[in-house]
Amino acid sequence: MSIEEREKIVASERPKTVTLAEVAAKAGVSKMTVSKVLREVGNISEETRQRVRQAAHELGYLPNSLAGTLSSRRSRIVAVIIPSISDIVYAEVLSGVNAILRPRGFQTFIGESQFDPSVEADLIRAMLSFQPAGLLLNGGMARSGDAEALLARRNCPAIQLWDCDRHALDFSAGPSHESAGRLVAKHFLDRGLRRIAYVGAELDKDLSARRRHLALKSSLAAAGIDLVSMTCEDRPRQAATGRFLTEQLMRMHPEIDGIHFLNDAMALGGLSYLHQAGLPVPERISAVGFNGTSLANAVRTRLTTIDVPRTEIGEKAAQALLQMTEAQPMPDFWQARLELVQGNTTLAI
Amino acid sequence: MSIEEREKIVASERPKTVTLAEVAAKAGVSKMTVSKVLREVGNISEETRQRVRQAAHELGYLPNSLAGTLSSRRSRIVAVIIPSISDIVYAEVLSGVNAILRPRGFQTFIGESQFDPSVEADLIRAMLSFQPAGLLLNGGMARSGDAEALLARRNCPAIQLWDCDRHALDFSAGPSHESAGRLVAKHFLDRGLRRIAYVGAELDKDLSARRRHLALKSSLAAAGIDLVSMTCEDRPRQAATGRFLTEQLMRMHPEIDGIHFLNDAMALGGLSYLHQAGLPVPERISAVGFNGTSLANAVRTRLTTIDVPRTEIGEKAAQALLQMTEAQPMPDFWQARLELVQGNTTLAI
DNA sequence: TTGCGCAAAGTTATCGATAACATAATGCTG
DNA sequence: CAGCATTATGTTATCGATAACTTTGCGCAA
Repeated sequence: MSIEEREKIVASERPKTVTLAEVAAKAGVSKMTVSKVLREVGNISEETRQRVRQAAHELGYLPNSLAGTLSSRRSRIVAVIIPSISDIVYAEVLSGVNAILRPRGFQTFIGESQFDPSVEADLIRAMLSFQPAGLLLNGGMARSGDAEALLARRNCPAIQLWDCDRHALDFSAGPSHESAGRLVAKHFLDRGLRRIAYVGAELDKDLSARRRHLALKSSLAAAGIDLVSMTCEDRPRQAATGRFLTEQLMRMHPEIDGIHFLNDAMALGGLSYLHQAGLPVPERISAVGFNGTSLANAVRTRLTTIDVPRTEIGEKAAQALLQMTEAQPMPDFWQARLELVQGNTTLAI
Repeated sequence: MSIEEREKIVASERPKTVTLAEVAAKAGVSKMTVSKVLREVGNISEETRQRVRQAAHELGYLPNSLAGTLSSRRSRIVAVIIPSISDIVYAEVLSGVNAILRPRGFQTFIGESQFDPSVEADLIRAMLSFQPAGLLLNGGMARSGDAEALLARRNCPAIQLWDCDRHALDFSAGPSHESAGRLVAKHFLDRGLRRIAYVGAELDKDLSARRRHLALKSSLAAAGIDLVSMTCEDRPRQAATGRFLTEQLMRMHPEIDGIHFLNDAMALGGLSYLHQAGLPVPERISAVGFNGTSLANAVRTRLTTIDVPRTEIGEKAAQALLQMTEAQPMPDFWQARLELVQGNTTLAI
């Protein structure tokens, strides 16, 4: 591009936009005919179609979707709000959503709530103002009163992602975090471990993680075991925090022989401390993560973890949305199957 | 929410939308007055403001941004197209973009091109049809003719992300991939390594990675060293591919004593093979990744890598966009500084 | 020939807001 | 108290499309 062209564009002397009316004038027909040809609806003669397409192409016509949506009252925008884009877990759910929606001509609006209910409410408001065809929300967070009020007034389907324990909205797609907690408890108990700890962060915000934690705790309690919990609310759910909390944990409770971490990243942080402290894994102490991210397979470590089909969750949610849009009958939820993947951080039995 | 309410919403007997006109009627003023009050422009008496706000609140008024944008011709949508959402690298750039744009009332449209120029062109078309205030594109890909044509007709600023070597569009924010390649070459040479290899994938699509590769190759050539390249184009740029290619590499070229990987994930895969094959790192063979993702710090491994300030790239790009929107004078690009982070996969000197 | 049915186009109203201009009420100056 | 700026509000046209209906023309059966 030449400097002059760039200047022109930057200086907002932009190429003027071509409208339907101009295409119509060029093709010698009415706006409506052009609209019908380009949307491929109605009866238009082959000859006219050709002329219109030719004119549209020559002018470089690009439809204005805002006008189209406003007028037809049918939107192809889908709003998605996740806690964090750069957390691979939610990003993969998002990829699944996109994989289904994009090929059908839908655009996704992405919002990042940072696990903050008031940010989430703001995002819901902003997104609803674009009249989306649907709203996908993360299920694992508390919802503010504002958000509830907005949702009550919505006029599109809303779907809950990531959590299937508590059905809310029109559909839920995700795992049962309670059963995840139970799976881990069973895994530890099967291996004869009885000094179990949980390491996590930001549990005040992440209801799904809290549910896993509680299920683990109560499953162990049923076996007469008291879960030791080492959590904090003001540090991120990342490796460094896992390392820090594990160090604290082992200082205060050196007898611990099994740890469940909030996620794989924290588990790797914890393992890094255990390795440095000379505590052999899994002989002396076992570790279990959550998510089954690519992190789980490190250089020498294959973390025992619970694999969650993240992309599939996104796909199912998107498919459900499409079905609701077509007013098809459908169930209330889709429960993702969980799989405990045996690595080398717990004993194989 | 009661079952009846849910039924009502699902069955598309949705709560009717409240418009400006209804708020105006309720407050006993004209639409225009309501519009001015809610946008906080013009001179409206305090008393009227109160009445209008009260009415809007009671009716649960939510503006229709589509109508607003169409009418004012000023959009608050920013379109972003990245190769992959679930690749943490681009996701973090995106987070940076959002961090700047969201607080200023902009919404981001996200597209995933999968490194495919024709998908990218489709996305550009779809996004431009929403009359965005700006367009952010990944710089490290080939661009199709269609895409070029669309970009030439755009009437918003367009910014290139992630690559600063070749200036295109109105602004570029990213690192110089050439200097990254040179940095790695120097790192190897400083350590007396002379049997160097490169391991990567999908180089046909990723121009930035290609540029790093070429810079490494030519820097080494200048020192009289011939770079061995082990790449493939049909496997993903992930750990498993890194492992596979490293195995091939070491079979064909057992003399290799230093490997640069396309990214950190592939490096970890390669390290996992080297460890299994009993080749000590860094004594026998050195490894350098690229990106400086959290992956780089594994349990026992701290990967030597080049840290790229990903979030900052997104922030700078978004700031540049805002400046262009306000027609402020500005430079053509922002070059991200790169830092080679010494880990324990190359010798410290 | 009448008139019905269908294909192929066009007309009008509308979607929900904002820009730009117009008007009415108020205050202040000389 | 005229004259004019200022404040407060309303009117009209418009953004770029689509829905719903109307019109025109033609073929063909009764």
